Amino acid sequence: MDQLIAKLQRAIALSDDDRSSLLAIFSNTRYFKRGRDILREGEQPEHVHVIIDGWAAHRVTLVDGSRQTTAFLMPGDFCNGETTLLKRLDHGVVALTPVTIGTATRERLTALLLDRPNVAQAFWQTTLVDAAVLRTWLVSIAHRKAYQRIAHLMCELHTRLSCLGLVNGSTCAVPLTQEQLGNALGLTSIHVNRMLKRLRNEGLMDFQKRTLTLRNVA
Amino acid sequence: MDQLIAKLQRAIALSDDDRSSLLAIFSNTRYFKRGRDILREGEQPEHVHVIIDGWAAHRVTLVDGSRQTTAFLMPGDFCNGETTLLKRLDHGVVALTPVTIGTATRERLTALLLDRPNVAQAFWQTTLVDAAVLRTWLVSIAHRKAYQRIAHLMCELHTRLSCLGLVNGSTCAVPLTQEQLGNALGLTSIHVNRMLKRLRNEGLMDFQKRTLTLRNVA
DNA sequence: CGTACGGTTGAATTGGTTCAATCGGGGTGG
DNA sequence: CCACCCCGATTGAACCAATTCAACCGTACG
Repeated sequence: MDQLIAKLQRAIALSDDDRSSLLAIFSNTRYFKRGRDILREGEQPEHVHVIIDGWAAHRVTLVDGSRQTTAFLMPGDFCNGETTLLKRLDHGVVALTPVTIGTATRERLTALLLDRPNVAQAFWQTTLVDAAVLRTWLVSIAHRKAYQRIAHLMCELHTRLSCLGLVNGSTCAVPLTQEQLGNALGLTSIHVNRMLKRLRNEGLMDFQKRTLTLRNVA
Repeated sequence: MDQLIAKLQRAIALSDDDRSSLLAIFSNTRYFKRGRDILREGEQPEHVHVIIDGWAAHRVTLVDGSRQTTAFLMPGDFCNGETTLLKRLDHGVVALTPVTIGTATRERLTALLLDRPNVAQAFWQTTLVDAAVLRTWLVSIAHRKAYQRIAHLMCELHTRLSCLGLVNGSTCAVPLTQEQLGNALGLTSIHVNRMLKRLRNEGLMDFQKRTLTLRNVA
């Protein structure tokens, strides 16, 4: 929850009251094992979820069974902030690691947002930032070659983790398999592997055993 | 403007007051020739723009000079709704046809949104819908082959135009060059050309002289 | 009348996938 | 405690989709 509050405050100042009512609303927590569905595509969830601990991902499943990840979620991110307004989910949410989430009912959250316009603004802002990130992904997938696409994503993750204080020097924990990276980048895990090897050989970054080390910010 | 109001009302009911204050705020109009920049990347616009007539596109320019289109804008769409909150544009907006836009100052719009929470909700909703469309683009580019990607985009455009009442049977005007399609789809105009030809030969759709005809909804 | 832009076509090249096989480590059950 | 298994990482070779380069056509427009 601290992560969420910190993120909102980076957008807009919040009063003590704002903070405590957010904490109150999201007081319920749930736990998911790695690989479990937190929310399923097409669902109409009664609750809004925030990641407290662990990683999750937005993913869309195609008719042919292949999966596309459209966002990585870290502590402080909403699983389904949009369902405050939109009823139906166009994507599922899966736990990539063991995950703890805070939940709030739609009604209570909506009431809070109507009651406290600056919190509502901060919420809106987070969805706009998410949309901006989505745009960078789109650009990356459409126009960059695999090699630079991977480098770009790794830099993004590094930056986000550093905002959360989860970076140790140039090293951070990135609990993703090569297959999950591939799902996000629109590549085969095999090709991801080859490109990671190349990045390693060229001394730019090292990603092994779920640990990422940037050797050069390019 | 009618298009915008209609779109907002599809989300949430608006009162006569809501409608007239929207009209009042966006009363200023501007005109742009085809190919002109409506907004440039990195700008901090003082106004918020709505398309009244014509088509425009969100586009991002990469270091290597290539361009990626991240959204097509039609009457009723915001060029930069997000700048109500975010100061800086992460993308430019270009006129794809001659375009008429309505403009409102950030201050007046912000005041309106604080004053009328249901208008604010409707606004938020439109950004969420835009984000959902962005997700479908991402999925399309990452996982579909050029052939189906083009078909998918054409169907999307057809659907959106039909919401605006701009479809005539299965035919509609789509004022895009093959190059612009390529920019949106992450393909070469040459390849777009070949795939359009194939779609035509297989009798699925016909796109020529900026006119799109769907022969089969697949 | 010439020019410029968008569309069309062909041939060579390349980035990425597919299929297939192997390897290593961590967890589980006997 | 060991054998086994499963998942993720790794590597090679054949194959395919899309790009690149290059040339040519039609037409709208100054």
